[in-house]
Amino acid sequence: MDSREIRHRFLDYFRKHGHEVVASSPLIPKDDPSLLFTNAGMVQFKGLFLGEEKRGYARATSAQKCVRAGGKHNDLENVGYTARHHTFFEMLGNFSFGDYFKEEAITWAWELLTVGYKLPDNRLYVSVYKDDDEAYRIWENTIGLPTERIVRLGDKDNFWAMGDTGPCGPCSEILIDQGPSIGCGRPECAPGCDCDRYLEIWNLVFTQFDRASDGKLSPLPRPNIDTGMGLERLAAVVQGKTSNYSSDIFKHLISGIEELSGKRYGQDKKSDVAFRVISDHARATAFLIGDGIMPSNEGRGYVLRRIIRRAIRFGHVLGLTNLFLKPVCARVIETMGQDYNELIQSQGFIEGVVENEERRFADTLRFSMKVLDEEIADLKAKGSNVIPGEVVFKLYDTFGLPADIVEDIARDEGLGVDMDGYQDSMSRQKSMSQESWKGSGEEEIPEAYRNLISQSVTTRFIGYDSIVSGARIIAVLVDGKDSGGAAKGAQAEVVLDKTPFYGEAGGQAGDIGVLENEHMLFEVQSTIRIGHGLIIHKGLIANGSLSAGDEINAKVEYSNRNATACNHSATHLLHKALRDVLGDHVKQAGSLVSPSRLRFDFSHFTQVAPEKLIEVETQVNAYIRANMPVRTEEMTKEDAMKTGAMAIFEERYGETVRVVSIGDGVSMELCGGTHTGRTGDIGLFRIISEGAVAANVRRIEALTGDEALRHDQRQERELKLASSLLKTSPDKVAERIERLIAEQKDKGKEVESLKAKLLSNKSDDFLAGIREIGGIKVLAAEIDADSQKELRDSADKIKDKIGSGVIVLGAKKEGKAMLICIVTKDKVKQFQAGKIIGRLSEIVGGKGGGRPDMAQGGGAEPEKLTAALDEFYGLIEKAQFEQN
RNA sequence: GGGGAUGUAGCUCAGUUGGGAGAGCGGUACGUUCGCAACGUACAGGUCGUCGGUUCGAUCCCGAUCAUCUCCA
Repeated sequence: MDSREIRHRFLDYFRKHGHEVVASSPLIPKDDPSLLFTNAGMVQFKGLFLGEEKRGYARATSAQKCVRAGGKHNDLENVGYTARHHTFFEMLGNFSFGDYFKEEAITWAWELLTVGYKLPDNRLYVSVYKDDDEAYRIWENTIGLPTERIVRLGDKDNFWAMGDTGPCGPCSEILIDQGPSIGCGRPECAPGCDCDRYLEIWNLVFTQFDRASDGKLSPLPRPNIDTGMGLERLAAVVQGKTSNYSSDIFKHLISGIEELSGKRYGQDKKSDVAFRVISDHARATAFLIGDGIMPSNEGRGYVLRRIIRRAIRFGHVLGLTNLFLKPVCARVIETMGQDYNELIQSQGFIEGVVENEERRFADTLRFSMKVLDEEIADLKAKGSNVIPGEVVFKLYDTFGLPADIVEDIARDEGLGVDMDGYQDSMSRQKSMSQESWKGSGEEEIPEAYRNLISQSVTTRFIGYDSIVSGARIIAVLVDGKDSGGAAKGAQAEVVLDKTPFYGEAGGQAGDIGVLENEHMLFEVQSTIRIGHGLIIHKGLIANGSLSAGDEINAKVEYSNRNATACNHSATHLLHKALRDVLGDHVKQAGSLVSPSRLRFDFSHFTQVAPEKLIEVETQVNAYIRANMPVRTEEMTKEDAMKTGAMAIFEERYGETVRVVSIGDGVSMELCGGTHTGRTGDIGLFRIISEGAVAANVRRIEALTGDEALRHDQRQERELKLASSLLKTSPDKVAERIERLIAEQKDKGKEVESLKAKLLSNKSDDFLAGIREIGGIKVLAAEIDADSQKELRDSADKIKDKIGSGVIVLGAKKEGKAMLICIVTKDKVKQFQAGKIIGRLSEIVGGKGGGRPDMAQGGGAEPEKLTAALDEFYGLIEKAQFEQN
């Protein structure tokens, strides 16, 4: 029975028992920022277990793709060395949300294993929680399992909890005895032993308690069932293999690696590890990228990068040095694509990303190996034969060279490696990172608002349909305190029973406007949202006074709201156009919508080429001109998912969601913001910038409507101004400037050569001023020069003419004096330019220095330059005198 | 979120008590050659990431900033 059949049989079995077959959710958990990856079948049902969410079914079954790497369940370092560990795997499961309980769960599991998969029932064992007599009795009486094959285990093995508090309960595991030849071989070996002989294949969790923060357990009124069985493990067992990697799931992958490397699986222990690592990691890689995760240096992307790099490292063991992971991933897609269509859809993209990352890692290795070579050369020079832990750590930490590669190379060089020191440095870095984490707390909600929330006060938002409404004041806050009321001139925060004002949320800026009645006028400067349902109007009391209980009229400023709406609808169109042009991997990573502009962050792995950017802009404008209707609709979350609406971020549990759709399926997004009626209202869309915000995240800023038009007009005015200055037409400005730059460069060169000519003429004049002191030609002179470079060139010219001697030149510039001294090579034994310039610079109030044959200096007192130049002759004479 | 590294010619990179910006490859021209390859000669190509500070003077020291790499969380 192959793994596809096993998966199919599982889902089919539970469908027949009234379960809804639910598709696997993506590897990025949508509702759970605390979780790095989906790591179990129950993740997508968490809301149902917690009772926070309702769906149209009470029992479900799924084959869920999972990743365990990084975070709490970190299997990464074990993968390859065992028969069971994976970073990527599929979890088969059946779930009951307050419906059936232990009796059915156990009976069905047993029947499916023994009848459906024909596992020999005499080799099956079960474990139950030590206090769970109910489960024990079901196994013993209903199933008729001999008591010697039922074991009771403690909290560690058979009690399950989602977190420190919340739903939890005992569980029961079904194990299979693989025979004494497998595992530890100790006589006392029994179910619960860490070895592989009694292999756990299915875990049935009975969620029947709720744990309070004091640790007390109280029974849940409607207990749940949550089971999980790894497909890879089951396939191995059903197929009579003792390793997951020997099942049909990995066969095609491993044979692919055999073809690439020319080595055989099962011939050599060390290479076998590599075979397993590569085949496992290729699966994780393909699926993670397929779900929109990009290799990066933080968070989920960082875990992906580590997986890819680990695979590449193990590729080296097999002698695979370049671009082998891409074809292996292609095989993953080939074998899994029929069950996971997303792989096929983004095949090109997945392969591109893998290739990109393989190249990048090769670069990293090349560079870091060079650093390692230098370190080794240093060590050998010092006569040491151990690479210190700090060095190994630095290589890894800074240059990304993994420690095991360092070990390999050290071995070849006959050097030891201080791995303990390496671990020390590593743990130091870890504790440092953790320290720094503490500082960031959550945003405090002011006490006055917490009080309101606890009284379950909420503001009803009615601004989707109207922008003007009567309302009653519920609370007035001044300086964060509930004041009951306030008068003219006060900065206050006002809470209403209902409001047309949109509170800042989901990246959309809040509304502005006024609250008024015949007694007062309150200018709303910003509107924010606190907690789930409180809308706060912040502003200034311009006239009169207000207090809780007052009836007022709330008026949103239309032009501001409208401009924001245009930007928001345009954001949806931009999102769509980016996906059209760049591909489906584009996902929103953040968004800001204000009346003046919009900012959109999205996942993408390279710079967006200028012509692509134009294509995107053109596409958005085409959508605008199509003047499609923008509709909003409230529906259940489930229905929304069915329509294929794009869910963005900070999705909360809830019965209903709001779906904003544009045109006939052009764009559909879950969104709580305000939008225009038709796309044509946006008018014009212009992208004004594109750039990076983080690895693999790009940012586009754009304008719409009036702002876009004003922007264009401003640009045109500048261009016209420029063209009139250049005396040419706007479309020839660039050409004209190019020519001007070229001309200017030529002129610059001409000036240079003219100066040089002038200089050689002038230097003849200077030659007249040369004195001979003690048979040495010396010259001190002031010249016109704008820079040290000019001064130097002049001195060089003179040096060439006199052949041998000492020259000092000085110049004044912008209140400063510059000096240079050149001593020809044959005289450096007698005179050091550095010393001379040091002495002369002091006179002009500064310092100087340089090499023996050339030195520069200067000072802030140019009026003393002449005195300094005179001093030079004195210095030479004195030196001559001393030498004689 | 915290730490480390890098940014110099089209590419790969050198460049220390702060004092004339370099090499190799590539490019152009010329030469040797039947031709290719190869070699020789000459030349072009630089806001030393950006901005600020210290200094008589900054590729170099200090600060900020941007980009890239990398580790930890």
